[in-house]
Amino acid sequence: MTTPETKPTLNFVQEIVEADNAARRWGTWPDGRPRVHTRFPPEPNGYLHIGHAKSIWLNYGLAEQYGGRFNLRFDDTNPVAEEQEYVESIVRDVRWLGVKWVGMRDVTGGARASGADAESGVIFSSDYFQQMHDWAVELIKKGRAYVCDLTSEETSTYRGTLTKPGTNSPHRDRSVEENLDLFERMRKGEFPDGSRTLRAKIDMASPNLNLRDPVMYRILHAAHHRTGGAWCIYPMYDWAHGLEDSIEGITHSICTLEFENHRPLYDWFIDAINEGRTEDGSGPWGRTIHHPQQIEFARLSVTHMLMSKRKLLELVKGGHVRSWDDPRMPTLSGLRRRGYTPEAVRNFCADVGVAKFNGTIEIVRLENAIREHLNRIAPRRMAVLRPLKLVITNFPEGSVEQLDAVNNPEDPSAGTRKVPFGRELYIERDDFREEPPKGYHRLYPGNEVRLRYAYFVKCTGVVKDMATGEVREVHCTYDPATRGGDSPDGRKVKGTIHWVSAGHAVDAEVRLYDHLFSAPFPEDVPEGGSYLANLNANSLEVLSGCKLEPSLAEAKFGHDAFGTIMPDRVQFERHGYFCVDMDAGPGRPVFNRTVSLKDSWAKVEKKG
RNA sequence: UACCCGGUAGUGUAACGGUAGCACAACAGGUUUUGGUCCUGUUGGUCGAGGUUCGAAUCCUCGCCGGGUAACCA
Repeated sequence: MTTPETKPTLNFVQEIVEADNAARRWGTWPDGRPRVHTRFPPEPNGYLHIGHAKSIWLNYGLAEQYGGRFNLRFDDTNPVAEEQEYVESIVRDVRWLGVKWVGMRDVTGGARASGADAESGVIFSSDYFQQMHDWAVELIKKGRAYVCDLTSEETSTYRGTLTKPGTNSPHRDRSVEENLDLFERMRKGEFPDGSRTLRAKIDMASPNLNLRDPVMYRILHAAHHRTGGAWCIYPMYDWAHGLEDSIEGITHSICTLEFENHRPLYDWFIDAINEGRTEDGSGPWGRTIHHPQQIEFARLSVTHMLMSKRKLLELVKGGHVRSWDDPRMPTLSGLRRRGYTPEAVRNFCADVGVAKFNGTIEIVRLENAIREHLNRIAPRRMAVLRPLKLVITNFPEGSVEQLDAVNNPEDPSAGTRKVPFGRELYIERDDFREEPPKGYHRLYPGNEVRLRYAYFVKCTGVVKDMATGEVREVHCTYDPATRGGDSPDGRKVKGTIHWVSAGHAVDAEVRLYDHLFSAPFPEDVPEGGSYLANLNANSLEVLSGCKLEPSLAEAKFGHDAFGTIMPDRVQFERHGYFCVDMDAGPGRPVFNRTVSLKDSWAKVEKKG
C-alpha cells in the first residue's frame, strides 16, 4: 500500500486510552477487544447544559469509538439537594443526545414508553450505600479511619489554611473498637446531624488540603429520593466516587480540572481498601478491587453564556427567563426548544476539542454548528416577519397562480412545492426604501427586483399615510415574461426578495432571540456588582402578525416515545432557521428563531 | 503568598527533537433566483530569559502571567 497514513489527531484523553489499550492495561472484553468503560455521573440537582454535553460526548464517544461501554450514573449522595424532577430531565437530555448506555431500553415504532422504560439501565450511587458502608468499616478496622466529634467549624479550624498545616483532631487516636462502636451508632441514628463524622486518617500537614483527614461520612437525618429513610449517614463525594467507579469496572474516570487535587485522594481510598487484599483473594481481606484511572479535562465555557447551576437556577427563580427550557438558556432543554439538533451539539463538542487549558469558546462556534446542520436538512419556506403590502397594479384582479418553489437547494431529493401568488402580496418592510442607501439592491422607486420563484417587478410608487407619512403600500408592475424568476431577454436584477400572497398568508407569532447576556463574560463584574447587570434587555423580541406561506400552517412539534419534544425546523428564506415552539397549537402557529442566517448586507450597511 | 495544573494567530485546537497546521472569526475576490450556501485568496501565532542540541513550541533552569484548592457540596 502506498496510501499515505492518515493519522487522525487525537486529543490527550484518546492518547491515554490508546496507550492503555495497546498495553491491555484494563484487560479485554469477551470479544478480545481491550476494555474501555466510561461513565457520565451527574448529580440530580439541576438541568443539564451545553457544558455537560461536552462531558457526555467525551465519555460516550470514547466508549463508542473503542468498542467499550458507557454507564449513566446518578451521583446521588446528598439527599438534601437532589430531586426526582432532575433525574427525569437528565435522562431525557442524555437520551436526546443520542447516547446509548448499558441497559438502556429503546422504544420505537410509535409506542408510548413508561417511566420505567426511560430509566432502565440507569444507575444510582445510592444503590451502593451498603457496600460503601462495609468498606468504611473495613478501613476503620485497618486503622485508616476514625470517628471525629469536632463540629464543622472546629473541623475547619483544625484543617489549617493554604499556607499553614493543620492540627490533628483530638479524636484521631481512638481505638478501633471505639470507632467501630461509634460508627455503628452513627448509622443507627443515635446522634444528631453534624455531631460526628467518619474521617480518613491521612495527614493533617499535607500541602494538599484534600488529604487533611477528609470526611467520609456525615450524619444527615434526611429522606433520600431513592433510599427514603434507610440511611441517616451519607458518604461524601471523595469517598464515594472512586468506589462507584470501581464497582462498575470503569476504566477511565473522566472529570473536570478542579478535581485534579482530588486525584491523590481518589487513589488513596482505593489503595486503602486494597491494603491486605490480593489478586487471587488469598489476602486477609480477600480480592483486590478494581482501581480506575482518573483523568481531568477543561470544562466548557462559552461567551455570552453562564454554566453555573446556581446562577441558572437564579435566572429561572428570579423570572429573568421563563423556565429551564427557555430558548435563551444554555440548558439542553433550552437548546432543544430553541431548535438545536443533537447532531449540531455533538459536532460543536467535537469541534471545540478536549484539552487541559481552561479557555472560553466564542458563541459563534455554537451558532456555526447549528447553521451548518440546518443548512443541510431544513426545508426552505417564505415568511414575512415585518409585513409591507405590495400591489402589482398590472396583475389581473382576483387571479391566483401556483408557482414552483425549491424546498432545499442543498438537497435535490427534497423536491419542490407550490406557492400561491396574487395581485397583493406582503414583502419585508426592510426590503423597500424610498431613498436607498448606497449598495442597496432591493426595492425602491424605479428599481426592478425579482420576487423569488415568481416574477420581476418594478417599483412604480408608494401609498403613504397622510397623517404620519408612513409607507402603507408599495405599488409595482410585473413582467409576465419573467414567470418563475428568469428573464428571457437576459436582463439582470441585483436583488431577489421573498414574499407571501396576502390572500393566502397564515398569521403567526415569531420569537426572535439574542444572547441572554450582552457581555461576552457575564461573570466579569466590578466589585460588588452582579452578573444580572449583564443581562441583555433585548434577548427576546416577540413579533405578531407575521405572514407565512400557507404550507407552514401544517408545521408542528411532535414528541418521541419518551415525551421529548421534536419540533419541525425550517429555514425562513433570507432570515434564518426557525422551529415550531411548544406554545403553538391548532390555528396558532408560533415559531422560535434558532439562529439567523449570516447577513453580510447588515454588516455593510452598519459600516455606512 | 503553600500545593497542583496550565500558557501556540482574535478564539479554540494540532504539531510528541526536524517546513508551526486546522477550524471559527476578520478582510478581499468569484459563483449564485436566499446580500444564504459553496469556492479561492489575504492578514495574523509559539509568554520571557538563559541552557542542552546540528536542530527546541516540544527537553532542562529561572522568571512572568492565568486557573484551581481551605463544604459535614459535587
